[in-house]
This record gives sequence, C-alpha cells and structure tokens, in this order.
Amino acid sequence: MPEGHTVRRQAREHDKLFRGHRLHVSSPQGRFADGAALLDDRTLEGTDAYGKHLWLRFEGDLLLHVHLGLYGTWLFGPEPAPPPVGALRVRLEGAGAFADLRGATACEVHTPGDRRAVVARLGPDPLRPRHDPARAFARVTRSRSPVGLLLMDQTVAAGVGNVYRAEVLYRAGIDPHRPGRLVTRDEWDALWADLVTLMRAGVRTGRIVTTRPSDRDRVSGRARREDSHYVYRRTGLPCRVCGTPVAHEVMGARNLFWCPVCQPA
DNA sequence: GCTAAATGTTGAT
DNA sequence: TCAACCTTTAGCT
Repeated sequence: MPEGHTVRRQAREHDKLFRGHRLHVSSPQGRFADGAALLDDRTLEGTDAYGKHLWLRFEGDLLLHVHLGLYGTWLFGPEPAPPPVGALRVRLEGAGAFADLRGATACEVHTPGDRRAVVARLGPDPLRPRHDPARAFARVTRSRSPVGLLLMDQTVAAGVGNVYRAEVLYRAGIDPHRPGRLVTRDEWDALWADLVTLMRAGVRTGRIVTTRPSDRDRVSGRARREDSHYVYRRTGLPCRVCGTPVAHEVMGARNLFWCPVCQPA
C-alpha cells in the first residue's frame, strides 16, 4: 500500500527495531540470495526514505535498496519468525524482531554512489525537511502535460501516488487535465502545502484521509473507513460537496478520479 | 474457488 | 503505448 508516507513509516520501523544491531539477512525465496549473503551478519547503521525509495544502511557502506512497487509489502513482528511461506524475498532477523519483504519491484544491494544516482533523478519530496516546491514548479510551469500526470511523475515530485494525486487536486479545485503551464505559482504553492499536510498526517496515522470532517458522511458519530476520500475510487458516486457523479478515466495508465463541477475545466 | 484490480516503475515497441 | 514484474484482496460464482 505504498505511497511516500508508507515508505517513511517503514523506514522508521526498521530504525526502531534494528538500528545498531547485527542482522541475519536471508532470502528464503532465493531470488535475492547473493545480496542477502553480502549483507548477512552486518550491523544496521541507519535508514533513509526518499519518495517511494527505502535504503537500509549496513556497515561497510552497503545499502539495501527497496522499492515496493504496486504490491510490495513489509511485515514486521517479534521473534520467533514463522516458517517462511511462499515468495519471501528477504527476511531480516535480530534484536528480537523480524521483517519480511514480499513482492517488491526493486530489492538490491546499493553502493552510496548507486543511491546518489537514484536520488538525483527524484524531484523534491513533500516529506523531506528542506523540500523545495520551487524546483517542482519550474518543471510544471514549462510543461504542456496535464497537471494530473505531472503530479505522478517522480522526477517532478517524489512520493506522491495515485491517491494523493486525485485527492490533492480535488481539494485545490483544479481539473487534472489542466496543462502544467496554466497552473499559477500560487496554486502550486497551495497544492504543495496541502501535500505536506496530508502526507505528514499519513505518516502519523498510516492511512490516507483527505476528507474534512464536515464533508464526511457519519453514522452514529463515527467517521467510516469509506469516508476517507473525496474522489479516489468513488466513480459514479455523488461528490461529497456538490452531488455530481465522480468522473473516471485512465490517465497515464492509471485510474484518475475527479469531480467535473468542483474541478472545472 | 476463480478472476480482476491495486496506493508503481521499467523497458520494449 | 503496452506488457511485465509478482502478490494480496475484493468481488464474484
């Protein structure tokens, strides 16, 4: 379930459980056997999350680089770890805990240089402390591409995924099809500030909740899980604000959702 | 029990 | 623009 906020939480969890400890690294599935052998029995010195990328830094300048892709997962738990089942790419064990990685798009050993090369390709990350929306705007303002596509481009802004894309455009009242060059600096700054707010909340809670309390349907005073979003995966359902059916199309091979009235062309 | 879809990226066409 | 990657889950039957 990985957008940037998830990766950041996972970095924090690895740090909490394993930093300063010597880890047993294995690849029960075998697909990462060589890498696991390289990292096995080394101390974890730190972690780093940038956009949707995670690095675990082991002694000797060896990094484990993980990108979860669409369906990669980490599962954390206390030892003893259960017997490995299925395609378990990596298991980390130490300090009374285990972490299992499945389904990742990228799982490889990096040098610090490899990491720098990846980071150099990424745009500013709303979750990094000294993020720079101006660097992203420089790309947006000279692009004819729709802003809905630009927001998903990791070289423009790192860590934003399909849910935050749809929701932040809804909250800003911006049509996803509007060319980047027609987004004003003020609009972009507001968009960015909202990403920072929403993604930080995501790091805190582990969930993406973008609806303002006043716009949620309520049952017996409790917000329901399906009230978390304005438009994401709500095709055909009435917009929470104006009642217009939420629109859907495929943009850049991903599902896009928006309200044609609240986000006018 | 089966199928389709999913919060993503890469590399071939 | 599209298939591939590779796993889980929701929604059917």
